[in-house]
Amino acid sequence: MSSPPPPPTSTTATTANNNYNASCSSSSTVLSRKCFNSDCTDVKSRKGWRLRSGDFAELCDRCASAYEEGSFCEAFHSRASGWRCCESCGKRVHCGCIVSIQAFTLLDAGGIACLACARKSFVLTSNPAWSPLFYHASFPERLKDLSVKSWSQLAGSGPVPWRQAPSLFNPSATPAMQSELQTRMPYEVDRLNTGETFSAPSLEKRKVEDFSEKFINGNLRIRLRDIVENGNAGIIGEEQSQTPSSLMEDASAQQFGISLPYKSLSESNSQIEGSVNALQPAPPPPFTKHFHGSLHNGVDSSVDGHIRNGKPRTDARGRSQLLPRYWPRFTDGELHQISGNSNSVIKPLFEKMLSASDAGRIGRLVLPKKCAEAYFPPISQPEGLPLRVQDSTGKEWIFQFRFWPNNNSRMYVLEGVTPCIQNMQLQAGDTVTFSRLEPEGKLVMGFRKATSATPSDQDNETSQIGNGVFTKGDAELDHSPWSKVDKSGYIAKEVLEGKSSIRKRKSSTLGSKRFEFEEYEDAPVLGKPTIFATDNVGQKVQWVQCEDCLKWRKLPANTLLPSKWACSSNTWDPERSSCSVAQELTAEQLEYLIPSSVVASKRSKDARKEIDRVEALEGEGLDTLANLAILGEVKRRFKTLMMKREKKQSEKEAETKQSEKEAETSNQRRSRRSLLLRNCLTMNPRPLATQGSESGSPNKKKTVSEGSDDDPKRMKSSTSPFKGQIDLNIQPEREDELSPGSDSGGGMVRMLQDATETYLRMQRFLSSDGDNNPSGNQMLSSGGTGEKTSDATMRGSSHQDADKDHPSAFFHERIRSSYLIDKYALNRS
DNA sequence: TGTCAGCATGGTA
DNA sequence: ATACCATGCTGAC
Repeated sequence: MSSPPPPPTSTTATTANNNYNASCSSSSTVLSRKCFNSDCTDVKSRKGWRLRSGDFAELCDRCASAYEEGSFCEAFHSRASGWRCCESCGKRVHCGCIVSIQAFTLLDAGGIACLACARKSFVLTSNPAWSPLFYHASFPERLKDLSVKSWSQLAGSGPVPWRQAPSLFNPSATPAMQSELQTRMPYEVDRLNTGETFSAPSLEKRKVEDFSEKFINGNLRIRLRDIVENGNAGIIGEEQSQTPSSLMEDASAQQFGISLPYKSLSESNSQIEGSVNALQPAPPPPFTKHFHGSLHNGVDSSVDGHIRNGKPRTDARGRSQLLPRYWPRFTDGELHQISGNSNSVIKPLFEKMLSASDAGRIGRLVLPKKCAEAYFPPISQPEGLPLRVQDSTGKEWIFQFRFWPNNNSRMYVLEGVTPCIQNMQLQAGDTVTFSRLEPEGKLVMGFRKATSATPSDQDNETSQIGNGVFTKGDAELDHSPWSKVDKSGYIAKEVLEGKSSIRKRKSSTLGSKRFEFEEYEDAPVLGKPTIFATDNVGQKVQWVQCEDCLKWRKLPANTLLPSKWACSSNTWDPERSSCSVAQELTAEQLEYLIPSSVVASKRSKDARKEIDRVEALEGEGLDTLANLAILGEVKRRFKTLMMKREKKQSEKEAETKQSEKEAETSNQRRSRRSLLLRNCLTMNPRPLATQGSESGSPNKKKTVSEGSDDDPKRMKSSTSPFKGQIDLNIQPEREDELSPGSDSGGGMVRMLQDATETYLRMQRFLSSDGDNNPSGNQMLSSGGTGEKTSDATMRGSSHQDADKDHPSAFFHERIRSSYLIDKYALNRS
């Protein structure tokens, strides 16, 4: 950067400084009331950007104003390094600090573009139909558009270097990720994590999937965190119109079964307010975001599918090829409520519309293979793993995540979902969503009622759940853009992809079931999202934002708009049919239009209602019943397996007698069985990092080959607290040791009883202990968020830790052992 | 006979 | 042609 930086504009801090870093570091512990800005001696009073620690830089009014106005860097960092010129307009942009980190975008050809220019180059050619997809209420306008455009280009128009977008999203990486992101593009990070290397052509080939993958894998997640917790996270508001996202949050909650009681919503919202206010208001319509399976690599991939297992667990391609119908479509509200805990980042994983089979009595939810492999723990055995999932009310469920061999592939299912689905009152056509709270690593299961698409149903839903911006009967409800925009956004995306996805989806995914049409029948297609409100004379109106100037114009509430709308189309108000005409609303009024505080208050109250409602519905007894149901299922399964095993064992014994005549062959078999059994018994406690390689190729032969009779480490690696109950010295030749009543632990039945008691005790403990998850594991663990296991290794402990921590996991450990014995017996026969 | 677990089949992308 | 996945089918209980 050759040009000298502009002079400071702040009257408070007249001396530019190079001590920003020092300022940052010293600020990590803000003990005084002094402004975060080390060059300022005023008293802090407002929140600024988000710090790596997760806190906020607390600034004095003036510094905060400078920050909000986007002049902070000019004021305080003018002599710092990192100033560059926009390749387009030449405007100086600071690219070297956390404050300005989102004020520019990196250009493919090198150099940077300020967001205004980037926006022009991207947005003006963008298909506005995309807007709903990523239009984040609290995204700075520029970023919203950029994200939209970048995404739409990539996802909808063939090969586009994805790099043009990621820079928009990586800057606000969470603390642990930021440094890495600042030095590596997400794609590189991704590749680092996956260990993959790609040539440029291969990169091109990956186009859509690649970007979506990056986009969702880490970056957007990061953004969401900032959005949720910070509101802007260092975004310099150059243009007008930012808005709190809270308006849509309520509404989204209406139709999305999310209301986590982690913390006071008002509290969390206050955080949003604190920084959202930093942005000039301009309420974008509430939209649904699409997390295209994606955003899964980048930094987060290290947390998710990579580091978690110590090595790449899933074919990145597989992850990136999630079908659009599984792309999670979360609204801000959904995300916010899921991540109600300020320390939690919600990472949308995927969603699935329930099929008749899924919602049926069988209790098996078929999981999309790619999703299962990408987001759930690796399983190498068909019986899979118990999976602990928290629902939208904070209640935890235990499902059996497993697969069936199918052709040469697998069919993944979640078993035991019936209680949960019934609890959520879901049916075929409804959608369940899976996301993950981080750093807790908890799996969170939400839902979206298909019937919310219809006004009447939506109304009912609103009434039922009892929260939201709009009250039941409110005329705006019928026009509430939340669900509709959600759906239209979904539709829009697929249309852009050149697929008649709506019909395809209906026919392919759901056949010709009635609910297929329920979901979309009332959804507007590609309509311009607007904000409905009542003006000062009590008339229903809607506010729409001009595509070109971004000014908000008031239109009659019943007006249907095309997806692209500009001031020139404002035939309802000719005086404001030009972009040159000032916006009718002041920023302040816009803020009032979406009064975050009111929303927060209301939301908090409504969230409380929802919690109360759920609690009233469930009662403590239902908790127990649910647990018992889960346990019952485990028992049943155990019983079945036991019976099978006994039968096969008897057959095997007969065979063994015969085979003993063949001494040489017999010895070989014993050796094999010994290997298998020891591997079975030691597989669970092994660190996932070890298991990861195994899970990556679920090949039983590999399991056998990995084992070794003379591998004492394998045996010693067992750390399960229940391990003591398992005779690790069991000799395969004496399989009766595992049979009921004859094993060294007093019999499988007794073990089952013991484990049942332990399980119930633990359930009681968990119930009384609130939501404490010592392992922070999303899998079946002792469950909760008590201790943060933010490091990926801990999260990566996955089901091994879970197994050892949970009695039902113990069941499965036993089951798995017996199952494998069965399998082996079958293989032998 | 009903339920369940697991596999097979066939439609769809 | 292939993989995915919804669901049908079958055997066991």
